[in-house]
Amino acid sequence: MAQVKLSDIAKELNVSVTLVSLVLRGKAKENRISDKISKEVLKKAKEMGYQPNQMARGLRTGKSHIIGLVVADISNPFFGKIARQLENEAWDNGYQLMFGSSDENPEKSQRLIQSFVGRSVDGLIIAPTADSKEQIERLQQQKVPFVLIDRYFNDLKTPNVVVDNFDSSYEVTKLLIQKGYRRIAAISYSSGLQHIDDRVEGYKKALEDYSQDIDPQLMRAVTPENIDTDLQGIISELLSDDVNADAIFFATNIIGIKGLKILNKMNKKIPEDIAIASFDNPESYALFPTSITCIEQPIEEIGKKALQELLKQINKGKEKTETKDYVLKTKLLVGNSI
Amino acid sequence: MAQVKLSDIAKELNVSVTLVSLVLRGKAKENRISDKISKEVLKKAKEMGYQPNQMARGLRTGKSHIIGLVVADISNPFFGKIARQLENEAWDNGYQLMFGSSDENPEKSQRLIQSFVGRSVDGLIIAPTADSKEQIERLQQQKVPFVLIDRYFNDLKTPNVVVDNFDSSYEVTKLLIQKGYRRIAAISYSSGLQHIDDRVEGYKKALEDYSQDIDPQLMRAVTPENIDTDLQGIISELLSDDVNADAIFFATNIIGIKGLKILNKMNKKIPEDIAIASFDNPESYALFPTSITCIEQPIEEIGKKALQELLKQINKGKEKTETKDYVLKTKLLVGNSI
DNA sequence: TATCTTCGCTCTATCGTTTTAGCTAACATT
DNA sequence: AATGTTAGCTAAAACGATAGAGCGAAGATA
Repeated sequence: MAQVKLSDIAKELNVSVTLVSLVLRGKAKENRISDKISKEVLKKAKEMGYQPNQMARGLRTGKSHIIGLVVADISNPFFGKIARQLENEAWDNGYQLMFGSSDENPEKSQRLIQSFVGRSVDGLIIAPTADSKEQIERLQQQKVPFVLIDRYFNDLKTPNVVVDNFDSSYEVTKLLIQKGYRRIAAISYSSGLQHIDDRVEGYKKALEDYSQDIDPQLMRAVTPENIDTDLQGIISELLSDDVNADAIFFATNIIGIKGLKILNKMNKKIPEDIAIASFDNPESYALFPTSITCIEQPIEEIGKKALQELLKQINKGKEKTETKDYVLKTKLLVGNSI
Repeated sequence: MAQVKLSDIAKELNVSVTLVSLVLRGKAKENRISDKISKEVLKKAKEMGYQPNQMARGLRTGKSHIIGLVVADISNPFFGKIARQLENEAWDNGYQLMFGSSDENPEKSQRLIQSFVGRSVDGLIIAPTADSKEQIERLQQQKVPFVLIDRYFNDLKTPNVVVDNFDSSYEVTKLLIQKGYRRIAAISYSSGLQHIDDRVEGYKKALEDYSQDIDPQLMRAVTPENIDTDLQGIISELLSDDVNADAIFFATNIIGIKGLKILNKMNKKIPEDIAIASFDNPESYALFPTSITCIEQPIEEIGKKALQELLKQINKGKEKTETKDYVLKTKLLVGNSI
């Protein structure tokens, strides 16, 4: 059973396709279509189960009412939650989402973005990978509306919705110092991601400000690809008598979850054997016996703001859009892990 | 900068649009386009950064190369992981995904499905909610290719990719009995979802087969909407002297995670105070100090199979497709929680 | 009665592709 | 020299919607 189209309805009622189109789009009044015919059309359309063909409509109007979402990995709960928030907000505004996972790989990201552009998405929400600056610049040239989330490029003027990574890390590190920890380690990604670097910088700044030594042995990084193998070794080293860390700051949820898993397996007591703090507050942490001190991101707000900002851009059309930068505040949740 | 189109390339090279189209789709040889012109077209297209307009192409060919995914909630890690698997498999076959979350709400599910159909998706992967049987039947009438995952309707002949819910629950319950537990509770959803019912049935059958009483006080259910409030009360009751459960079987990952969270808060020792088993093996469980006995679903396989089956349907076109039913095996992971 | 408005609708072009059919020039065949 | 083939391309019609211009009849105005 083929989809019913405007012309099918028109034929049934012996009216023009245009009339049907106008009525169904609610433009009957302003085009002085009689109420009688209007009602008939509406009725018939419902009866026949008419669903507008969005490809045809999109081709004609140039709007797809689709938003493309590029994240590192949709199965990462952080991005999953953001996706969900975006979805809700988009749906309420008549949009739907397509998504793609970049795996922090710039080539993949590029393919995804260009594919979305080819599909004439009306806009993009992107959590950009490292080394994807050119892609974003190209997008700007192409005048495709987009908003960056979670990450950003500090030498690129783009609309971003991010959190105050530096300050948050600074605060949690400061707290650790105040609690008396003196060998505070940090484990981050060595991936060239600005927002991760910011987190590390915040950590370092706090150490400096409170006259702590910055020991390279304590500042460690894993690569996203080898995290599973890397992390085990790093944590062992940090806990060795040689390095002797008394606290670890995990710079992301993934690192945190995997890190805690490892500590669990090593039967380490927290905070007795080692204190823990983490960026992000994934649901998993609630299952850990000790409540984890963490920096909770306002995920709902990120999604909401990002979509609102994107819609603003989309609706402004060709007018110049001053690009707003949203730096949202995180929440420091102090648990028993420190 | 408007997107470059076929006619732009054609104009530049003084050839017809048809020729450009043929060349770019690799149909040059069979249409005996000269190598010389072919190369020129390819070069020019690259130079101008041509990206086919998928809406136009889709309108003409009737194929969108989009697959619609309807799940209960994309931010549920179970569905997030499935989504990811589907994405990979889809991408390798030239497809991309749109998604929508139904929140177990049939109206929302209906809106989503019809919206996807209106977008001319080439197929749908659906984790159907309760009371959505009519929607699925309608889909069948509309001859839209689709595959159901995770859930199914036992009186509807559809292509499904599910796990052996009954057997898995039976096995884990049997194991609990064999370990000596005599007051085994089960907490499930009261949502009319067949697969959840199957899990409960498996649990009951094991109790029967091993001559255990089936105590209604031990068979509890929460509603998806009120899970947070419901669960706390139910667990308290189960642990009361009155009911005196010695083991709890959580029927889903959501219930399990929230349940463990509550037990953590109540400072219950597992398995000393209460033994625990669960359907699903979310990553969170790894952070729980006691390894959880659980039924692990082959998520990768579900995604892969579902997409392959869908592609089969899509490619068969109008031919009759015998609908295969895939019932995948789960893995019983025995932990220290029992 | 002739002209002007308004009403209620229709005609036609268009969006960027793909697809079918066909056209022209060059060459081969008899 | 007339005819048939083939190579190499092009023209035109879709796909299903939207948008702008237009058109005939009825009522209003002079």
